[in-house]
Amino acid sequence: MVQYRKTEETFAALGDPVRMATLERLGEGGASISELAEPAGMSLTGMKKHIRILEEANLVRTEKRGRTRWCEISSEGFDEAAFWLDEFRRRRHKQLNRLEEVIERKKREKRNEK
Amino acid sequence: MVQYRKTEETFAALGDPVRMATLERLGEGGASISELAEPAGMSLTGMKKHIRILEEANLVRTEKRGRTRWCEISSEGFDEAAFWLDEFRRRRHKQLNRLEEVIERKKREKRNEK
DNA sequence: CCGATACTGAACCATATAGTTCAGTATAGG
DNA sequence: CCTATACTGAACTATATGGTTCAGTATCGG
Repeated sequence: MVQYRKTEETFAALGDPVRMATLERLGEGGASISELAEPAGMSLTGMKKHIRILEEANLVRTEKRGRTRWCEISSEGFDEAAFWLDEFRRRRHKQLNRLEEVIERKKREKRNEK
Repeated sequence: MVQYRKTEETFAALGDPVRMATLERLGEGGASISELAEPAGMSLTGMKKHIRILEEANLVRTEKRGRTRWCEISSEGFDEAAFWLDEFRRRRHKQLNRLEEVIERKKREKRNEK
């Protein structure tokens, strides 16, 4: 599954403290690489790498404006990740309900045996 | 935030192909370590490590039954991750609406100037 | 045009991660 | 009790990751 591979990449991108904090910051509004690097106590180059990863995970969208690169949240990645989680939880609940039914049936059968 | 650190760990646990596949498998029902290791083409020890990571992320719960360790899905981690994503998306939509309002106001002001 | 600013890419380094093998330990079954 | 099974832990290896510095390139402001 192509979609599957993508979601895994998105989760991996989310699973880092610097990137998660950066996303929270970008949630407040767009920013340049320098503006993101400074509060993270990190070099420009370092932050650039994180942004690249977030971009490939569709969590951030960027564009060059003059000599600064403008970064902002992209919903896509968030939507994909949320979708996968919701699907998983939905399937699980269905599974659990089916299990419960089976148990109920067994109980009824046991009663009838007596 | 303690909760925050936890969620990041959960995303990191999800962000691996073997672990994601293992979760999908466990979604079908519980399994032993060997049963999980085999289809992943991996040693017992290797799978054990993944299970440990999934366990610490509250995505899997395990218990020892005789000489086999039984693994099954734990909803907690999934719930936490989904909660964080939903919160983030909710905040973002609110932010976008506020932005839209500001733009609308500017437009009105411009019209009044003419 | 000049200097400062903002990024970019390459090269490098240290540590973390994903996997292995090997040598146990504990339980299941005869 | 004996053997096979199922796991566990320690030690090790190779590669990926997160960070750096340094040497560009491109744009901004005067």
